[in-house]
Amino acid sequence: MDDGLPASGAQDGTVGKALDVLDMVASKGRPVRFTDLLAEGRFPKATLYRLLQTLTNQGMLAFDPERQSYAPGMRLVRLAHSAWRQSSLAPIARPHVDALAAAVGETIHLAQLDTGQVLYVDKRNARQPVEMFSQAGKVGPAYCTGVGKAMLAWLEPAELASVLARQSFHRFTDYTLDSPEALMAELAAIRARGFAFDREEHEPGIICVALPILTRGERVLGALSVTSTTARTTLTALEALVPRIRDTAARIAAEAESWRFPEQDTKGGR
Amino acid sequence: MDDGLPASGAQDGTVGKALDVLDMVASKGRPVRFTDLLAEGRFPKATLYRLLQTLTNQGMLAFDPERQSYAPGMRLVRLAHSAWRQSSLAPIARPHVDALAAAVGETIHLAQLDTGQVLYVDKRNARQPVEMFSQAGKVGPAYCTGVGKAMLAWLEPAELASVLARQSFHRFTDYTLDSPEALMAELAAIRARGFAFDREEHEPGIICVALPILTRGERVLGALSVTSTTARTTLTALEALVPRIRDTAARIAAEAESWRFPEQDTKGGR
DNA sequence: CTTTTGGTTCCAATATGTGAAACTTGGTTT
DNA sequence: AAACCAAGTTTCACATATTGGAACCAAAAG
Repeated sequence: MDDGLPASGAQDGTVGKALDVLDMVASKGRPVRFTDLLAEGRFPKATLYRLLQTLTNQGMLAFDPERQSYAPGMRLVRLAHSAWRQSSLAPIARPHVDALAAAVGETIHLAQLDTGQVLYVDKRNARQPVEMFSQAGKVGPAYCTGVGKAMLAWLEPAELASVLARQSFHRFTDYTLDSPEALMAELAAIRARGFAFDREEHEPGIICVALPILTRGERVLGALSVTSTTARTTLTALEALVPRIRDTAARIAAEAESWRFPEQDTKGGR
Repeated sequence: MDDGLPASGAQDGTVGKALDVLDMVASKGRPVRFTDLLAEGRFPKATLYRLLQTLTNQGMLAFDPERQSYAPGMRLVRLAHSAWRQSSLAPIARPHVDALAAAVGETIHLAQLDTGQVLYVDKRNARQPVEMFSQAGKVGPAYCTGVGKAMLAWLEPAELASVLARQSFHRFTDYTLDSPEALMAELAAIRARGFAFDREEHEPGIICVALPILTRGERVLGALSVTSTTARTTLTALEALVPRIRDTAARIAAEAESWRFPEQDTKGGR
């Protein structure tokens, strides 16, 4: 529930501001009144008002006249459907994730990195039917989740630095790595080892193994994790699953590459 | 696969144009190159170029430098997650839909009306695991689906007129109602009967029963349908499920109302 | 009845967005 | 190679949309 997104950064033009407002509305997890947004102090009254109006009659926001409040609009859901299908790994990965889920019988997460945060794009629950969208689209911290660390570990130094700067290093549990230095050391270990653990760093009792999904050129596409609880299993037991997960990750990567770059073999560099 | 969204309508300011571009990119189901968009003729070169840049570095679009193409960006997925949780019926309806799915063992759809189109916000497959997001967020025609007609039938005249104007009346099958008049007659019948059928109007072999989800004041919140095939069942058999579906719809409506308007009883009118 | 709170509209100043045309860039053709 | 495209990028004078302080209005509170 703790969030704290550290502002978006540069804002280009009116469009940038409008999207900023959209984020403001979305990030409060509930319908917001005009005043709530105004109180944020990011925009003057009239400006905010106009932006809200524009977004509303574009369907990006929904205005509830009874409660006089704004909420993210359904047009976003429509657009996101396209985004998910086209830009995420999920559609490509699905069959492989299914197979993995069937094989290991534990909760699987498929994630990508977005703006320095972990974005879950697909999920399989242990036994019960999939939890849909309510899980896909969710974001989480990168520095204290298995998938997050797995991706960070293979980032290029420049990219890593920029991502690192965005981490809040909030101490969720006693095991949370709460400094860039601690994280850097951990990332080196992960890179050496080839996979990441989550040792109850985000939620007490929750542990996982995670592997990055890498292109042949070692560019990070996403990450895959198997999650369980300390009550049910141990890190050592989870580690036994690594080969299976690695295989799945490799298949996904291969397919993603051949799907996005139909032919490209003779070309050398990145 | 046939689509044909009849343009968005009024475009307010730069933001409107930017969102238009976003739609253009999203509506092609694949990565698009600059020229493809330019060919659409909606915007002059330089303008389109700038809009694309803005959207891209806002994360609303993703640019693939290798293929030189644009696709909807992951920021949309993040935003849509909020939208789905806050503005859709799905989170409220979930337990009820689950129960219904367990009871009837057929495919269930939960839909809402958006811009004159049916927007599926949740789905349960008959037995096999849910088909995820690839279904939630999908849009379909209103005039030839069970959920669509169920919602249209309870719309206020003014609203109905505006929705009607947006229908393409494409003839998907021999049974598709392909004129406003035919549809109006059908809607009257549906209103009288209390529920809607889909008699293979959208896809051959696919039939369903659908009921609207209405507030106490008969305002349309969404619709719920049970779908099957002519091979497996008949309309008459589906009709037997109506009481069960009606009950589910009522529960969802009740919860939606009490959730969105915590207390409000003495107030008279709409 | 006055005041406050929350929301909407005005309007002149100006920052922003516009788009025709000129310019690169990288790949073809002659 | 030189000449030629086509696709993508940048420029720049001009127009327009955006800005935000302040005035305004409505409904609730005092």
